[in-house]
Amino acid sequence: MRKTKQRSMIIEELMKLHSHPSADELYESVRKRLPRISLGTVYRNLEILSREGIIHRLGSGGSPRRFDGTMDEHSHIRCTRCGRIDDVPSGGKLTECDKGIVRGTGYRVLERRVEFLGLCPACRKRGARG
Amino acid sequence: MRKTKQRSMIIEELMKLHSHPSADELYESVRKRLPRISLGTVYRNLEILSREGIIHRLGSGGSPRRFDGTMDEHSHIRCTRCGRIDDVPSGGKLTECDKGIVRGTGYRVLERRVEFLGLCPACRKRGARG
DNA sequence: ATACATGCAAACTTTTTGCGTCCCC
DNA sequence: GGGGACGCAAAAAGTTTGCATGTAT
Repeated sequence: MRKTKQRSMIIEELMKLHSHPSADELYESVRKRLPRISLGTVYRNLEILSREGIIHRLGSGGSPRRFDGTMDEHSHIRCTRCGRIDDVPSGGKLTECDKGIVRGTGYRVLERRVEFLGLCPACRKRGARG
Repeated sequence: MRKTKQRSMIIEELMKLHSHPSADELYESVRKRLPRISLGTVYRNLEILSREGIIHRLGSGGSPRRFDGTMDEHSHIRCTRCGRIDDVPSGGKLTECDKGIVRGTGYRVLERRVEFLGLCPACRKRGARG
């Protein structure tokens, strides 16, 4: 991965901003210091950087949003390679430990969602890389 | 909320499908039994049903995807009303309990992500509704 | 009867991509 | 010098919305 002015600036701004910005918000922010940067470059870099584990992309991976017909208490497990999503029992109930973690945020916490990430059986068989 | 053929069918198919389908996949599935249903209706209903707590929308709430510049172990807490996202310390490490939960899925689990949902301080002040 | 829901299509938003040029290694 | 990265702009993908009509209550 090559070190460019744009890439460095994107990382720098994202580290500085604690607002968990969207691609577009980050673009506007970087643009103040690098007016000729393009939105495409921001997207391309966010993609690369999250693939390399340098930044986090929030929310469940795949592009189209997904839905789940049951409100049973359960978590999800998602394959980082192929995007497959499965159910895992348990997860939603707030433990005493969670309450401790969350205390001090000022939020009224109603729910906890857990998502596990990893490789699904099929992708495991296909080896660690590609 | 009125009970219509389309709405019932959407719920029914979503309950039956365990693939956590996207809106479009669900549309294709429902269309086999209700050929004249429109994609717009599917979207409208998914919106209503998840707002009413009948189904779950996976992934972090807001429409544009958000990013986080740090890979430190931490969780997120999101306001279900205004969409604000804050950091919460701790969260990512896989506990023994998690390992138990995940055993049997066949996945190689690399990471755990936790997202708390609730009302942020500002929204709490503005009351439970509106 | 009437308010809510639908179908259709257009508009909008967000993300990806092709292409020619640039510049980091 | 060469291959990855960039800017630009167009296209694709996903979602929302206005409007006329249909229908559950």
